[in-house]
Amino acid sequence: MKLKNETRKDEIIKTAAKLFKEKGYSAVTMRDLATEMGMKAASLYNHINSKQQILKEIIISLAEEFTTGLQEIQKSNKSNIEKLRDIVKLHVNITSHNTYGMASLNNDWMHLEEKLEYYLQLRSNYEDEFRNIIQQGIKKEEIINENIEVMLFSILSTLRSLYLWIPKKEDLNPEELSQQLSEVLINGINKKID
Amino acid sequence: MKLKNETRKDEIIKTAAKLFKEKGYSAVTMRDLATEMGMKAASLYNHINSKQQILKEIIISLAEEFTTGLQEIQKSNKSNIEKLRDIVKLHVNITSHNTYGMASLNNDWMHLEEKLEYYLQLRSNYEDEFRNIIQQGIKKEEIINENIEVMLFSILSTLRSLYLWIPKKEDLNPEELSQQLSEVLINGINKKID
DNA sequence: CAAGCAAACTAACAAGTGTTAGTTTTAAGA
DNA sequence: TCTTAAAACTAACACTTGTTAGTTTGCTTG
Repeated sequence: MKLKNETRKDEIIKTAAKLFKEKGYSAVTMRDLATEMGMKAASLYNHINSKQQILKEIIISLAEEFTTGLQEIQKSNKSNIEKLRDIVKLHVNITSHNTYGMASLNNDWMHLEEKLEYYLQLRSNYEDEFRNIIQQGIKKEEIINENIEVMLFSILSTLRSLYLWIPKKEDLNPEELSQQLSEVLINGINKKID
Repeated sequence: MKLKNETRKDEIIKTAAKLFKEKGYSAVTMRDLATEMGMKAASLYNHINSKQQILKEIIISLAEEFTTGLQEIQKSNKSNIEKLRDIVKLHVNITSHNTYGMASLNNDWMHLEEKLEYYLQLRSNYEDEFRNIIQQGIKKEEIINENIEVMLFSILSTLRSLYLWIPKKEDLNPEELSQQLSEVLINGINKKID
């Protein structure tokens, strides 16, 4: 019964993500989405259960991708600075192949209903693990002993905003971008006199 | 005719900004806003012309504040690194006294109607001036000769996300925050071995 | 060709939207 | 106390919202 290819549903979700990025979840109507899909609003319901479900699928799958990605990084026994570089790569990679979805993750999570609490849990755990890496880095004297929250906020804000910039800089491939971004985030922009 | 104190209108705009931050412009109804103000929706129209006008006033005044702030910084003959520190201060200060409005500026600008083009112009000019400072900094050998767009993006993303973090870190006053943030953005988090 | 079924359609719904018109309340100044 | 104007109210509007029910279309398989 549920063994079909589901490609039509996927198309709808992808198209929805694109529209959500442009106008936000609340401003996109099922009729907007249907028009973009070349069909009538009621027909969407042959493939999806509700508007809410679309949002949920977009956001939760991405949030879980980040969670498992970070767990993977945590497992390794690289230095903490190396782990940070891997986190940058994780964000660049996930964002590169789903810039639309990342907009919803960042801006429309508050419109999740049943899954809101779960999302907030994932997010909070992610930040805790991230904070841990910085903390360990300070302890091991790889990272400067400054305000952890400021460092966490600064790096994470940049990574969370990637969805806004990656589409505009298509000349930069994910490899290069990760490399250069890590450099800037870790070493700053200041020219040291040496 | 227009010489009154306008405090009621200001209250409405402030309350609207708060709600817009929580749910986004589109998801906030005039009835939500009225309830929060302790009145009926129709009564709001004794003070404002439309929902759209509220958004416009929130966003445009902030955008202009940034524009004039940056122009002021540009006028000085400080080093480019010092100018960057001033930009950080500018963002921290404006965001500190209007975190709600900053959410709209970042997330709801696309719902501006007549003023959309003007907003985009201000924003684009701001980015150009910011880019110029980095460019000059590279030329004068104050800033590393790396990808300008990556540095611009990285710093600006952090500054634009401040509205999300400042309310959660009330223990950090604007002075301290600006100082520490500048340090991290300019010098990175890497512990140099010296 | 016939049957079956996924996926489109039309029509309609109940609820909610921004906003207007017209009326009543409130409070300050004469 | 009376007047006046600001600011609240009630009622209603035309339109849009997400979603459901029931029907038709068109492909795939026997």
